[in-house]
Amino acid sequence: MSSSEGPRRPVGINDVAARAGVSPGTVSNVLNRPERVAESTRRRVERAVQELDYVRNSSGRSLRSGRSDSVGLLVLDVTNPFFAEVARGVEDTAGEEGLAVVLLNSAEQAARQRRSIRLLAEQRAAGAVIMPVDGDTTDLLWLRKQGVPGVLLDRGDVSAETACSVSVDNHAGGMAAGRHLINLGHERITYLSGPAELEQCRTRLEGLRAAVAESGGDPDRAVRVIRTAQLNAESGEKAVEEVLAGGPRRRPQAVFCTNDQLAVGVLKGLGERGLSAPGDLSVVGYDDVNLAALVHPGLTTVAQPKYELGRAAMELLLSELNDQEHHHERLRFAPELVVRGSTAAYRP
Amino acid sequence: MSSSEGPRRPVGINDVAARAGVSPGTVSNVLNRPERVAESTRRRVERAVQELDYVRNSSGRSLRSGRSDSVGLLVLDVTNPFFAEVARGVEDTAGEEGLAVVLLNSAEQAARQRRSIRLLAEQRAAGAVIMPVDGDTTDLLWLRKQGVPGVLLDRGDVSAETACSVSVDNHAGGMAAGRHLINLGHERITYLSGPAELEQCRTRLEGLRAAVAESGGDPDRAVRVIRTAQLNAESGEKAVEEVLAGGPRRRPQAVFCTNDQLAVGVLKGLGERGLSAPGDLSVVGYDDVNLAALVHPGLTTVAQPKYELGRAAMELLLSELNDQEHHHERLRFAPELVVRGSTAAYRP
DNA sequence: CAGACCGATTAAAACGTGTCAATGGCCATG
DNA sequence: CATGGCCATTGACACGTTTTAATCGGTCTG
Repeated sequence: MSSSEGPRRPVGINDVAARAGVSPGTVSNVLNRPERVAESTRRRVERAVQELDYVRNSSGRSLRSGRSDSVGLLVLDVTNPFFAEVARGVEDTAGEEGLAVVLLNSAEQAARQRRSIRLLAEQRAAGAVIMPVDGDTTDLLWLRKQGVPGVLLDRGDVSAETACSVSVDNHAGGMAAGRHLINLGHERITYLSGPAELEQCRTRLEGLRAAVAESGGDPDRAVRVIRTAQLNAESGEKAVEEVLAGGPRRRPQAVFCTNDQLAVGVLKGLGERGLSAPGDLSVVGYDDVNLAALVHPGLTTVAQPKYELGRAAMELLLSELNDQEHHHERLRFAPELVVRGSTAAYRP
Repeated sequence: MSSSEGPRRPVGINDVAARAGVSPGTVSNVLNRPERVAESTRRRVERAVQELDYVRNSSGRSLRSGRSDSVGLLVLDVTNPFFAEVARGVEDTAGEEGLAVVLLNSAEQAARQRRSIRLLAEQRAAGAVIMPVDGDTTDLLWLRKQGVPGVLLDRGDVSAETACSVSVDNHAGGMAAGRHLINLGHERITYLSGPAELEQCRTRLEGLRAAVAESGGDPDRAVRVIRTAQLNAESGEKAVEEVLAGGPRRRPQAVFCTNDQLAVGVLKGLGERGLSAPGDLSVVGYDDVNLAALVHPGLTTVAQPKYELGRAAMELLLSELNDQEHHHERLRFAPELVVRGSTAAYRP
């Protein structure tokens, strides 16, 4: 078609208007409210659009409207399959509404989170789904003051006056894991936790302790806590040393990990020392990522509805964007224990 | 500070200028070329910026400049850990340059790829890193015609006249896996491939066949190919049935999978049938994702420098954006065989 | 002392779009 | 035929920023 060489200047709505013999305003109408324009002119404009290969400029659009058509998704770690699955849910839902998703990665660092939030403000993002690094909601509030509403993900402890939130009941999850282990006869349980700042780590522990108390045990005696710096398999593998410290007699009968990655690391670490689950030790994870079903033995774990979590968060955000009457909502899913091969009854 | 209620209208560069008693142009200069403005006024402006909590509007910015400060990253599958690792490399590098990364997901569908590319054009993205669904480069060329340069990832077969590209030598990778298996004495090898459109699948197979030929074998006899619809563990698990078809005597001695996920699925499928690697069958994967080291037995696989791949792609893109003199470059990394427990010598 | 020059600042014009009040043409009604 | 009303279209402006050329006050030079 166009045989002209070199980078020509981009074609705008005015060029289309000229070509179709109408005013720019009409072209805009064809693009945004086609019903307002007569059929014949509409076709003429559409043809001009095709011939010139016009693509609209979203800078101009959002400058005029004060709002862009992309939403932010701020996650703690792109490489964690849990977040990837959540992202898929968010993305699918946003896509159905014609919104683009900007994926930002805080890598669990408050400074990076702050940078990302500032970026969203500069972009005048339509909204954001945020998994915060810590309990501090000032960043979120600031963003909202700038006109960008946010939905919290995986943070059940935030008041509904602040924002919508979607989470899974971590207390119930911890309890489910605890009950399972107790029913199997385990009395000394080690809880392998990630960084203490993460609410998930703390609440799941409380659930575990509640399960112990419920069965008449003393949480302070029965549950020992070990912290790792990060939530990945490597950290879990390293932690095995500490888990086993104290020798075979004082060794725990079960390990409950706050995350599947950690749990898989533990399985590996055990193997390296000639031990294995569930023979020497029962192991429970959390999340039910793909991986959990694939390792040997299959990992008993607390499943979270990951994809639905992302979808629900985005739907809440959409409701806040579209409905004139909006009340913040606190949505909470129920986790589900999935029993596989890594846990078994205690044999003294 | 500000105790005013309700959503106030956003503060712009003009408000800052008024507050500081200067013209908007000066504020812009303070923000973008501070050296041009006198120290005293600069401080005055900076103070006004702080007091008003001004955040700049990137729509206005990029409307004026014709270019936004975000780059696109189009991947085939967000949930695949290989891509997640690549994304991390891209994001880190872009972040150092102050560029935001818009992550888009084609889910291996040409239609979604097209939509995403259109979106990047509308945003007037500064550039893009693209992992194309198929060999068709028209989308890429169209995007470039719209003024958005793109770097191809994982597509070594594209001419350097079209665009920069970064890839890992798939032929060499296939060959490394092939040689390894041949050295172990395996003579009947099944290649478990993903969709035929993906160049990676085809080229790795060629490498495998080359290794067979090199050792004096006949590729057509020694290598059998099975295709799966997707590149995930589930597909691999399902494919086991077909892999084993023909009974114990005609069963392959080794399976080379185009992807670790597939390989892990195969391991699982074998287990379900009472078989295991490497006792009954050797299994080799590709990518060396985290998972590969964590399953039992550890997966022998062809490692790719994932993070570096992302980083290099972004650096190439940056060079194209910043250097006035730019020549397209074809960067190719070397893969590396990682031997773990899933392969062993053939015992008849 | 006149003129040139310099650095700091400003005024104004653009970028591409959406919206809204105003315009024009047309038909139906009185 | 005159009037009113309706619909399709238009013209002009606003959004927030960057940039260029112009302006201003002041200092140096001949």
